[in-house]
Amino acid sequence: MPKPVARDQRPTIQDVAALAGLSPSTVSRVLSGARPVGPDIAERVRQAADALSFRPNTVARSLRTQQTSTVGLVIPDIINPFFPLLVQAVERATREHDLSVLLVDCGNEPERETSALDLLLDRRVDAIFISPCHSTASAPALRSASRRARIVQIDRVADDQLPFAIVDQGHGIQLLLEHLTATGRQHIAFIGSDPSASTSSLRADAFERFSVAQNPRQSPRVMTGDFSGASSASITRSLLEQWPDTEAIVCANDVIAAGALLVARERRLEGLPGFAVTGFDNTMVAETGDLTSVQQPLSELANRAVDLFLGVAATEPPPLLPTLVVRGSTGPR
Amino acid sequence: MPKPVARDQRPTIQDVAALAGLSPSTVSRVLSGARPVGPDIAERVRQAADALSFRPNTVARSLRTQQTSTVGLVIPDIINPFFPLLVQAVERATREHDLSVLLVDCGNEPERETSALDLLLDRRVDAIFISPCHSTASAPALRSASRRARIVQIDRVADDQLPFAIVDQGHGIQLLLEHLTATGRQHIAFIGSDPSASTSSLRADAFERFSVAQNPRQSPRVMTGDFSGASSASITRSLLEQWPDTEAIVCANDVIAAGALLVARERRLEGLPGFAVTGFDNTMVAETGDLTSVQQPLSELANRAVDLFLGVAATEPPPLLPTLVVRGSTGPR
DNA sequence: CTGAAAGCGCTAACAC
DNA sequence: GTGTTAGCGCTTTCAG
Repeated sequence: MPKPVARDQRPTIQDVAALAGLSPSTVSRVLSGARPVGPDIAERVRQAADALSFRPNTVARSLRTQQTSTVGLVIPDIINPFFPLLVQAVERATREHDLSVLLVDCGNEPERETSALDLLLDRRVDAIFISPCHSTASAPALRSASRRARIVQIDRVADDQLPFAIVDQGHGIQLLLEHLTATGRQHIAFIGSDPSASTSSLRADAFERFSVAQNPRQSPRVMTGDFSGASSASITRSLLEQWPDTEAIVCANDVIAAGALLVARERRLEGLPGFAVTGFDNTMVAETGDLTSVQQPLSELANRAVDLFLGVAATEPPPLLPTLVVRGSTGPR
Repeated sequence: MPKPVARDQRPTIQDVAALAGLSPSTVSRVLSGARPVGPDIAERVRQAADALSFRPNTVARSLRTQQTSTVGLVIPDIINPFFPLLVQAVERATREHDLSVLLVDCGNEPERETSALDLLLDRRVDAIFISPCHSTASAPALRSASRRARIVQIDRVADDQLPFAIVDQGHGIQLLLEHLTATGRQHIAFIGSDPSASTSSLRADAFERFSVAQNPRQSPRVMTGDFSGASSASITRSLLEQWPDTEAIVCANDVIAAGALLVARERRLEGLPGFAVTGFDNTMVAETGDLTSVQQPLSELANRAVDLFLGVAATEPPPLLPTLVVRGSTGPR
């Protein structure tokens, strides 16, 4: 257990007050700028404060003010390369409001997600930003946590009665399909990922919708894999066996796309010129793998989550729109 | 500013005590298991506690005990795909000791790193785990923070007088070179990354050392790029121009390797059979890019950091050894 | 504009 | 084994 490592005692606001010959309240007011204070007095306080190199104890402050200036961020899996991007965006957005981030990765397990919520509530975070790992299993815990702290769903949603900040997944798929047909691909297939993530199922739904709309005579070519790169390769192989005339594969995320691209590359040797593969999320994997992908507006997403928390944005505005990033994986050959 | 959203009042330990007809201290003792308590009494407390669905306020507890059960984790850049792996490992290791993680990403800027340390100290974290973004610029802030809290450097080090948990970078390079020569590559080049990260310079140094040892007549072929994928492609091109008979490129990380591999793939069309590229860190990028890479033992690394913090490991044990992960990028053609 | 005093919710001495 | 009391370090009424 974290034993209390004996460090040098740190000065308190009382010490500063004593040194400056003033009362603790005055010192507090100067340091937090809560109320007007005589300029000369303010100066004396500041002198004393940094003579002692005083730093306020935020734990005590939190107890008194009932605010921790902390948001909990619960994510499904930091290894999924989308989430580092989200974490970064949330970190930036919250930093601007002097909020810190307490991060919990639930490893895609709803039970751990539930205990993460409890943990964060016990720590009295001001808000919890959560990307629910499961579209149904996550809902009850969310609902109950929402009675104790402000909950904002970010990116994924499990309970549409609770606040959320999201990106229009369908629009992303639409951009991809338009790009692919504009570059001459007719027979387009889709490899989905675990549909228990709300974003995954929205992407799959959108594919079916737009696919039917663009090409009514062809029934949607859809397969579903799990998140690992290895599985996506084998799924790609069976997909190409089942529909050998496929000219493009839209994948539910960049990792799956990378696996598909590996297979496509093998096959190109056997004659599949102009074959295209697309990813989703525009992660580092898309960058390094030269994958066409869809970029979500993450700063805006994070800002919106913060606004929702602050009560600046009262109702849910329409979802944010993602953009297309074209790279070599959909280039002509 | 985070305004105090009015939520329902949460019960305190006093409420539980009142309901159970006992004193607050007794309740506290039962809930924290600090001291022996009559079994019947304990039961009464538990009943009352979950009748009110009481949850202890950890902020108050922290103020009283002077421990926050929190570690700060400061990383250079979460977009660098190595760091999500590190964050995950630290999260796991700390969770086992009921510690939470306050994450700060300093975006490779030493000044932000410094303010991150202040922030975490103000929050009275029990320890700070840090992967210093700069091998020299990070040192002073680290040193001064170490007077106020336990600092443990993890993965990278800026001040070798302060505790650190590290992996033997040189051994990783050695494994790669042995593998490459064993598979018949003679002329091997290296593309390094920003040497201000301690790990980067250690990898570069090791390359030069082992390269000279293995092939004394050939002077080391070394170039240095920055972290972006785009730059690594152009560096690879100039490298291949300068040393056209190069058969393998060892890269300081997976991202650079992915860029190099793209170029190698173009060139293969122009006749470079059996060309090999290797990465480092075995990130998602290596997985998706079919890159041979070096895997660092991250769980052990994180555990060691925790042990160092707890004082279980007093002195620095020898660095941990990484392992080789062979994939297609070094396969025969 | 400044000071005195109370109290956030918990735990740790100290009594009994 | 249990209760009483004080206090962690800060902010905030309330007086002046």
